[in-house]
Amino acid sequence: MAGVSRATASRVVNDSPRVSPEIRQAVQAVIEEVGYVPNRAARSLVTRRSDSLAVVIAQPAGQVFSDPFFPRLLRGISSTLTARERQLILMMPESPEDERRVGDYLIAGHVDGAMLVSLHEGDPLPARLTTAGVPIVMVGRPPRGSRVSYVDVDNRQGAQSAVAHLIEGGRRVIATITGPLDTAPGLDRRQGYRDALAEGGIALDHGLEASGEFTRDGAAAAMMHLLDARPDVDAVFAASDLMAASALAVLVAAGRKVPGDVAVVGFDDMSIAVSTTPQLTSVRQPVEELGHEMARLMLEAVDTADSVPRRVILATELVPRASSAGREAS
Amino acid sequence: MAGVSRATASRVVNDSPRVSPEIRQAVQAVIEEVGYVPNRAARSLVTRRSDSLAVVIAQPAGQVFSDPFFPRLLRGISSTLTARERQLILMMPESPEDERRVGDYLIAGHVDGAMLVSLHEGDPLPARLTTAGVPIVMVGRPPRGSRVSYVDVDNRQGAQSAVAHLIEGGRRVIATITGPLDTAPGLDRRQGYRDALAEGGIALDHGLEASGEFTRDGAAAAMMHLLDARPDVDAVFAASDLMAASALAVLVAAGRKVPGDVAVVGFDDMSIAVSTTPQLTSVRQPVEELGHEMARLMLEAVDTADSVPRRVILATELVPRASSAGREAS
DNA sequence: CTGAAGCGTGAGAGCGCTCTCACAAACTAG
DNA sequence: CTAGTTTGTGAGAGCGCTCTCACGCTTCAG
Repeated sequence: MAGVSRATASRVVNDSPRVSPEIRQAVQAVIEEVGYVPNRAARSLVTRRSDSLAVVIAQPAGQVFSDPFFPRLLRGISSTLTARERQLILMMPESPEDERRVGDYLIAGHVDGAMLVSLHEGDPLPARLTTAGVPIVMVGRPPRGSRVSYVDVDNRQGAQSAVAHLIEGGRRVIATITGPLDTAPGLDRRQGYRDALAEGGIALDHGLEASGEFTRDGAAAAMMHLLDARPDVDAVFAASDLMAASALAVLVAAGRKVPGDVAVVGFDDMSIAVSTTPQLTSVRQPVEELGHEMARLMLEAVDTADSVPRRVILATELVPRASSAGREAS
Repeated sequence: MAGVSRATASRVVNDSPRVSPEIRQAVQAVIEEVGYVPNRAARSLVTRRSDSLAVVIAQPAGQVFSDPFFPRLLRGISSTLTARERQLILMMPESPEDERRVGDYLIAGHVDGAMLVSLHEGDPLPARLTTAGVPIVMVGRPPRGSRVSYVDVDNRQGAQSAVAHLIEGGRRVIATITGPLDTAPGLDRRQGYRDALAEGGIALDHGLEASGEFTRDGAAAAMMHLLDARPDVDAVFAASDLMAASALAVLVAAGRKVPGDVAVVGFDDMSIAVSTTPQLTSVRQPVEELGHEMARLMLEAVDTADSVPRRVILATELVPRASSAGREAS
């Protein structure tokens, strides 16, 4: 229609520099006029790229679903991908068999890369994909020794700032309810707790560390145990808001005033943090940002075809609320 | 490799009946052996179908993100789509401009159909897509008069059962904190409240209806207003758990015992319902099922190329908890 | 003035698949 | 035994695009 060959039209569509300005403009005018949109399938067929990236969300328990982490992460990923004109293909395997099929699918070359979210420990998927040459990016620190790109929040620093905040508030007998210690966040957040104590000149007391397994019931049991073993406790740092809320309920039931007698701090800053009384001080994660970074790393890996693993660690932010008001303030 | 033509190999791959059993087996053996996987792009190019369906989640405020509704819905959609070997393409426009681009994309024929979630009132997208011949399925009752397929939960019946439960528990002065009355759930849930009163032989009293706008603050204001205007209120049905939790906090702050003096019931059965004290009675929605049905309707529309709008209404389930224990029980 | 180099363009192949059509072989009916 | 029908298979076109290569034109050094 513009009086040029298909080759030249293609050059215009793909922003090739080898087109004279007049012709480019003429072609673009026609494109605008007829509402031409390139056919993805045909393009993929010849370029051997799909321009689509998979996001795999493997849900271990389903319990982790209690917070809008995934929507926010997806939103972050989506916005970056959209800006670069890439498709987001979502896959949510529900069984080991599903997951095997997802692996087959990804290896079959239907996508240019895969972003892996919330895999179980020891999942074979990352290794399978890497071996097959499919670029991957994960979220959350992977097991030691795996050479993969990932993004994560600085769990250690986040926990450290939370506990430092408690110390600043005049607390001295600070307990922690940890997550499972075979997970990176569980470990890192405990380490942050220990860091803060060390910096604050408070001796570490293993009797003040109890595992809550990231569950409501686990945290309740841990809190009861702590109250029993260390009735002089004056602050609790829980490795998640869910656990903090549960601990808070136990404290109140035991007749402790919060934050008067005991201060409580959580982690994640999920919605539950503002639905307790008093509202929970917590550590906020930049979830959308996490998604942006995942997508950014992914595109980088795909576009440059370089497979050097990279990692991006994002800082957290302490959000002080009533549950940890300082001694002076109460 | 199997000594047959490409045409015959294609027949085997696509389960055409016109292949002799021996040849079929021979071809399948080779497929297995070499791990052959059809190239989607090439197939799409000739079939003119992409075998992928879009899910568009347009987030009006972002506030609705406070609950894992989307992950659960996506999971439902995903599982049905996966079982039918279709791709799920997720699109999350963040601005009106994004949304226009999403529309362009969908109309360009890159997908076989689109599932629309959480659009703002009066969004032009459904009409645009329908006009362009792109099959769509929505979730939640669309504005009157629109001829689109959709799935929804039975908000009216859900609310009705919640309020009937309050009446059964011996409550007589039952207030409601409604959602925005320009939305279908807001209207339907209020209607269910009225239905239950009528059935229970309790006169409707507009003074007992207050709007909470589906927000924490709105509900708090509404509850305070209700307490002020009708101090004899002995039960509150809130059109969402968030609002119920907020109302509960206001009631407790005002010195009312829950459920002793006032019973509270919410809607949605989101995680906040079990994190309040006492825990909230609520109306549970079958969210995954909603996703399944959306995907099912979508595939039906695509595969049969019939454009008769269909709707699927799913029943809800009342989940009784402490906040609405009957008078006798307390 | 000549030949090499650079630039913008077109011709044409081919990406991997499905699908129509033709055809031979195997039936069936009269 | 013939003619018609059914059945399984292959030949070959073509889906819409990109990309290589060749070509003619301009520019510029020698």
